[in-house]
Amino acid sequence: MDLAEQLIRSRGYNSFSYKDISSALNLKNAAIHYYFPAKHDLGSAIINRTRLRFAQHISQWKTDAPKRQLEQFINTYEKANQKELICFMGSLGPSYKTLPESMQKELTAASFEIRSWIRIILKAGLADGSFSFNEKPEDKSDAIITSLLASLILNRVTGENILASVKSVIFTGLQKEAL
Amino acid sequence: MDLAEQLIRSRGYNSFSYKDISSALNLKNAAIHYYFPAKHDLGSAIINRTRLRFAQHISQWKTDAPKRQLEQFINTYEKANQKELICFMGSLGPSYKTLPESMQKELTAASFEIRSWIRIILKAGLADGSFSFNEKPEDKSDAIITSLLASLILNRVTGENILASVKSVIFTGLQKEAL
DNA sequence: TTGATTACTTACTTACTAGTAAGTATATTT
DNA sequence: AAATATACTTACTAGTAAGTAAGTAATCAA
Repeated sequence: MDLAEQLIRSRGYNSFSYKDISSALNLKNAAIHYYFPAKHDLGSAIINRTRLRFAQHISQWKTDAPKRQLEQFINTYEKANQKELICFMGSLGPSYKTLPESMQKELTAASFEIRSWIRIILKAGLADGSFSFNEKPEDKSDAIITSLLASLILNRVTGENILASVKSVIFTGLQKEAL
Repeated sequence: MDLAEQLIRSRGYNSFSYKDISSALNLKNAAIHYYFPAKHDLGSAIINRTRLRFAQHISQWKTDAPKRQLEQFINTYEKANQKELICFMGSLGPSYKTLPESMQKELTAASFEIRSWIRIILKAGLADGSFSFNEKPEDKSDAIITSLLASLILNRVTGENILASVKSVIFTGLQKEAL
């Protein structure tokens, strides 16, 4: 599963095969089918494992200040970046239409989990005064998650550290007021 | 090429085949190879056509106010969204590592063309006072392009209009000052 | 000690992929 | 009228994909 996740997040769901995994583990492709009969079983397992990890993360961060929680969330993108991986949403999202229905539903569910968490963090920061912005938290959270998602993609394409730029704009944007 | 572009932007480069095109045109796959011997010839043609169209667009918009130019740029994303397509960068970027070298180089070149144009627009808006923000224009432009790119992806995954949220945050963010 | 379970391999099928070589009908040029 | 170029088709190859059925060796439980 670690290998499969790496392959999905570096090459894409439709661009890796069971042979990529089996040969890396010195096995035959049938050995992978033994654990994951169909490819979507493996794909679903990766999505749901990621959802679980996210749930565990936000649970661990729960008592931290909103800004600290957001920093830790962005830190997971920085770690992905160091490993030259994009996030699973950035990898699976563009090929959404090619995915089996089960994976589509799980991916959609994951997107709501992440988006609603960021919304909550932003609202908490507004409430305790640590964040200041005039946009609707619903809109702001989507602006943040989209810029993070695509920064990993553009890091690869441009060879520059887009994530660093995006990160600084995000935090500046949380300490502003309209003129 | 129109069909190929649509396929790339809806399913991804590695998830469409010459047969998808040939059968839609009532031809045999060899007929497509007649015009584009290898798949990367077709891929490159799509990228370079898009680069050319972008160059033509920004040339047409040249005399407009910065804000108007940005609006027109974002309008191209809204049109893509209506057609249920993501942008070519959002489609090809995640599978960057699987692309032939020629396509990688062209995609990277395209990314610089788009990013430097947005940077110029932001600087022009700062200069004439129509935009107001404290972030570095280099950072701000990357925050804008990433949020637009990923908004099309997340529109599909969530079924919500993420682009609308992102658009409003972008324009609010260009009329702000730090506290 | 037998029987069942686990973790595979062997060997295969079906389907699809990009790509090619050789042929053909039609239109265009000389 | 003959030669050539255009736009294909036919028929194929080689490679890869997901997936499966049947067999096997080793471990574990009764």
